[in-house]
Amino acid sequence: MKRVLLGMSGGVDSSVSAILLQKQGYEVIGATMKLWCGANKQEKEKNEKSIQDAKHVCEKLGIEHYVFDAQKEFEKYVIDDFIEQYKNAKTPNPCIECNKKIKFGYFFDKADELNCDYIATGHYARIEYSEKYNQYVLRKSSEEKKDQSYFLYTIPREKLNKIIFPLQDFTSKGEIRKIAQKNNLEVADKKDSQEICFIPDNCYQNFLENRMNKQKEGNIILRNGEILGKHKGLINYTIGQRKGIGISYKEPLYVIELNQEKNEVIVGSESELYSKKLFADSINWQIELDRKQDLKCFTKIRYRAKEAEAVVRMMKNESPEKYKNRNSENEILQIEFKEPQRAITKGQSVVFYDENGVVLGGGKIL
RNA sequence: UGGGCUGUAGCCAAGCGGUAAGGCACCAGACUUUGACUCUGGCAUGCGCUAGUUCGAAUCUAGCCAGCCCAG
Repeated sequence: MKRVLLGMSGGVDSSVSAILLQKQGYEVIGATMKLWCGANKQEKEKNEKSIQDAKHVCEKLGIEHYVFDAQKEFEKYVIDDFIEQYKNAKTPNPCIECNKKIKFGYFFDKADELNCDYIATGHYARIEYSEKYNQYVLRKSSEEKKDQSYFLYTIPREKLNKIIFPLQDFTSKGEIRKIAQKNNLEVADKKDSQEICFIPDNCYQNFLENRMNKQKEGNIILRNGEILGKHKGLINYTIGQRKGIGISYKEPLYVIELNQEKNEVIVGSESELYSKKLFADSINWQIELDRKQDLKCFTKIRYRAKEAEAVVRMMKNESPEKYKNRNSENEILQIEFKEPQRAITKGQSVVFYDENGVVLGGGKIL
């Protein structure tokens, strides 16, 4: 019997995943990762409750349940990176980092230790063998609204055949809740999670201020240099942001650029947000491709964005000046869109898909 | 002191005799395994003050007050 280590958050999706894996005849081992202890008593209790929820589901199903303390790793790879990115006037996506290092990094190591053949999670995405690419591929979920493939592009391609997403054939979250109800799981009606998991009050600014030097005020200016007001520190702003700028103008103002050297926030009208080109590094390819050729594909520049047609080009010998002096291993791509994209933001990820929703790869926007 | 201009919500601002646009901010929701964006709803019985003209005044008139500019 094949052994599967299932990551269980204590939520509906991962709980139902346990049931489905059992039905499919796997030997299932449940595991919950302790990632973040919580900043106060309330949060601590909530985290503790999630672990207990997962444990109860395992008891009910008669499977083993482990708790892995990954707080150190989480701090080092996810939280520190999060802070570092903001220090550089970028806008990170911690879930991407967490998937890369923790859920499909650290967790894989644990699976090896426990002699498991596979790992599984409750993510909304598909993994299947592709004749076209002659390998296992990651593909968009059938439940398009919940699709999370965007967050998973960092999974190394050689690991794809060791991952199971038990929810991959479902086309609606409702069905999954029904299964939970039928099986009398207490977590059947638990709310979907959202927001950054280590910032439950959804105020990342407070979190950063507690862990960084005091933010320096600076000017908020228009493209033409006209000073409109003061900002409260660059960490409070991201490209495309409209709210919280605090300036009155004849039309809505959006953040169009953060200038770290001059400590300036540059604002402008909505039309100034659109751009046709971006550069990306930290690339992970999930499909082996001839990279000398331009790649026509569909791209997403943020979670919940509609994918856009684009051409991806290698930049190895023609990198713009400011991107030189890099490790030669660290390839840089140029992505050119057919239609201008709104609010391309440094630090966010760009993910490439083919016409069938197969993830080809992705990288971080420079 | 004389001449000119301005005074509308916390801020910016439209209106120019027919019963207070819009933007920012704020509040409440929706959406959301990142940050943003987006969407819905709320937000001036009142237009510097006082009197007057009028069926009707933020809009016209007079006086007063405040701020700004120019002149001396």
